[in-house]
Amino acid sequence: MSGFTRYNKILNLFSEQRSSWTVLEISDELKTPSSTIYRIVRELVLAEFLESAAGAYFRLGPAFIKFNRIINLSDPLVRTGQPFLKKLANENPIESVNVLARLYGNKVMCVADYKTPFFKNNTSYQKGKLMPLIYGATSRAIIMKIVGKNLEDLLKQEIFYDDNDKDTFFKNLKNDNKKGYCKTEGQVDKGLIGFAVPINNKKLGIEASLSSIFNSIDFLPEHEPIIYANLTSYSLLIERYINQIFDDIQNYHQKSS
Amino acid sequence: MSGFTRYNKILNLFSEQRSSWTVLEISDELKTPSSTIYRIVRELVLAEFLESAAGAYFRLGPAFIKFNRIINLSDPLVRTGQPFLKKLANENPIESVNVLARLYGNKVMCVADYKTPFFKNNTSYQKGKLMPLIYGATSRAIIMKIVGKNLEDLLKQEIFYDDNDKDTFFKNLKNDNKKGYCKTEGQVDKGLIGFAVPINNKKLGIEASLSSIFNSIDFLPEHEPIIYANLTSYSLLIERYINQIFDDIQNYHQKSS
DNA sequence: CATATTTTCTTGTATTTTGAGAATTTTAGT
DNA sequence: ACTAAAATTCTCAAAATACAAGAAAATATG
Repeated sequence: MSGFTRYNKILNLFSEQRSSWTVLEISDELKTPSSTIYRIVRELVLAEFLESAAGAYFRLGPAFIKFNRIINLSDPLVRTGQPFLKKLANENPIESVNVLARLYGNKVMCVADYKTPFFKNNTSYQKGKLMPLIYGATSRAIIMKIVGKNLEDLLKQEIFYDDNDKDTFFKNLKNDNKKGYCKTEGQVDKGLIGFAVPINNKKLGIEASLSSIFNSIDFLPEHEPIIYANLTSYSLLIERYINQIFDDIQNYHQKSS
Repeated sequence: MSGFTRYNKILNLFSEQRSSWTVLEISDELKTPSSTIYRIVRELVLAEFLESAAGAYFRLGPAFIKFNRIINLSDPLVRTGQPFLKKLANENPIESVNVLARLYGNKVMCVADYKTPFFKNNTSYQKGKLMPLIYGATSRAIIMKIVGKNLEDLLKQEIFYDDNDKDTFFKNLKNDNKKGYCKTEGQVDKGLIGFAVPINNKKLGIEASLSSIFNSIDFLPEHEPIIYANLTSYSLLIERYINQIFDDIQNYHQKSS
């Protein structure tokens, strides 16, 4: 264990399910002497990446809140897309969850969301949550724009039920890519139906998607054209604004140099 | 530069004002050879603490969004206090921003906020933002519960205008502590008036405050009793719930061992 | 106040990091 | 597609530091 890994391994122990650890527990889990863990944890506490809680327990520290805020204020995707989510939600014909998601390693992560006030279900799509790569429209709208070796690398670790399953997946991917949007039902959460379109910006390295998720019960076939029209127009808007931001950044850097 | 410091120094360059850096810029800023920075940045990118953006620039990565979410779901203060902020806001007689803040090193950080829909001003109080230690009711409600050497250490780096200024500060602190709440006007943002009460839990190591901030124009003296009543009752509620969580954690750990 | 637990400290040794420059890859302009 | 510039990775020996084991100190607990 060397370099950043030694810090990252410890930080990654902290999860939704288990948000506090003692040094001894960490030491057990990572099979590393406790004197070493004490030293590393002390460093992380000093940098506010961890903080000590009651009874020798440690939990994630406020540095993450601070940096998260900076991302919200400056990340071009979040900054641009966030304000449009509410508008999109209001134009949808039924109650919805609306999500901006992007590629994160070989998972998909929601980076902004807006739920209409009376949406009944709890979706898995919440800001910061990692989602599976091969299920759900949100994810598929992202990967359908990736091709060749990049796609291969990305899917390398995914396990399909059988070859037939795999073929179907790739066929759907191709079809959706032709159509320009995705629709899936119940792949991530039972009782929910999702629609998604891709958002891309090659220069800024953005591989993302915009999606609206509904309760299957509320959904009627006649809603579909409106949903697609909304998603498509907002995704174009967001892409255009992101380009704008890119130009601004360029200008800024040119001026300052 | 050794240990976690070398990573932290780089991460801390990324700010609201300047959210993307090239390796060469970092190398200049930290007076460290670029080959070294390249290696460190590569590690941080691998761990998703940074990500590469357009034109050789790097920005903060999605790891912060992920960990921030875990904190939101598990931090006892955020988890407990968040839902009460909206209720508090609705019971206030005028439009308000309501804030949960806590000590973060020798600054104060807002960890949760709720603004009523028609509040006009933009407060400095946003989730994740670091606030000055000696200005504003929000901060004072926190430090007024800290005593002796701890207080000294905390204020060591603060610079007062003159001795008179310093005396006034400590006198106010003492007074507020007696009353159990703070009120300041225009110390952080012009045109805003803030009220705050402390929230503490020694066992969980929580030193925090709950505050309501209003536009001075909206505020009338007869609102004051209601504001204090609300703040006081909600702070007690939050403290009680946090205690509850503490017991739950205790039980959980006892069961699993 | 005594005991158990948590945390820091000490040490020689093993491992990792470092930085300068060369080598390679990527990018952007023609 | 070619070329020049820029960005990134690689190499290696010297320097720095992280490591583990246990002792010592500090802190919590009953």
